[in-house]
Amino acid sequence: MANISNPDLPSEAISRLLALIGQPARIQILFAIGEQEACVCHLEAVLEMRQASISQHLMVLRKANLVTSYRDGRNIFYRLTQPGVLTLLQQAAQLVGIQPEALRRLALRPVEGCPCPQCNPGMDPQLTCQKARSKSKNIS
Amino acid sequence: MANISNPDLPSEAISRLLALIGQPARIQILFAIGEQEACVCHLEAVLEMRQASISQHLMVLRKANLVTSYRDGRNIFYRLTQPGVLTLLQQAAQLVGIQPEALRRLALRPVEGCPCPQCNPGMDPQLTCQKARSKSKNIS
DNA sequence: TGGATATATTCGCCATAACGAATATATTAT
DNA sequence: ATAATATATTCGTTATGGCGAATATATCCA
Repeated sequence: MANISNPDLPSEAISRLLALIGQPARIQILFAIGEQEACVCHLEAVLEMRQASISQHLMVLRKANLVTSYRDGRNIFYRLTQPGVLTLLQQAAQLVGIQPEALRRLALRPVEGCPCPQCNPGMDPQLTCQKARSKSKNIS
Repeated sequence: MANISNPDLPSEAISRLLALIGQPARIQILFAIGEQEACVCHLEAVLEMRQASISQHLMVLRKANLVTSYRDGRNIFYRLTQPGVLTLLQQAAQLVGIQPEALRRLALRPVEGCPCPQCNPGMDPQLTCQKARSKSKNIS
């Protein structure tokens, strides 16, 4: 997976970029982190895909320098490296006749059922991004 | 190859468009016909690919409604259905750091060695789009 | 330190699509 | 009508990439 800014033929460089993001899961990811960075746990809630699949897509995007990540505790947050990618996607969406509102839904927060910190402002950070945490301790 | 404007998930519709044009030959074709329509013979000169391959790509683009064609004599001319596709490609080019001049070269005419009518204004239309026409008749 | 959890990575399978070769179709010239 | 030519289509092979399963790594908590 060559880096996007390889100095070869223009058509090949453009091709790599488009082929890279020309996939439903990646497009959803890019929209989801486009306006605001997101942790993987948020992407799981949005994409409704298995975590491993999402990480695979993130790896591809990362190696292509389209996204960068940083760790915060157990969570890893992703954001766009070049915001222009979002513009590109928006224009593609317009070309295929997608309504702007439908696009906004892809970036909207909070996402219901998402346990990530950004979708749950004010929640104890210790409790975010936890799937089906056992509450047995509080039961007795 | 589903039509681009299928009413399914936004990310899938966008994906189809991007995957469709995310290929060097198609990108070259779209740039070549972006500003001005072109016949297949011109595309052969520009892409330096075999005719059958070019026609295959054209067929894909046609079925996706990205280009339309009309016949003029023996030649068939192609043009963009939605000019916005060109804008999309230009923006993608900018994202990968391609200089505008390099882009312009992809649409520039005349192309040297191209026998198409547009690359040879004033030439007898009967003689355009003819590869290695036998001149044996004139030899004796 | 050990266990739980969030995320990453590797591997093998499978489908899709690009490509080359061959051939078909439509138009013009003789 | 026949030949020549511009373009289209079909077919079979092959390669690329996405996906599921399994596993690894890193961090936090007790």
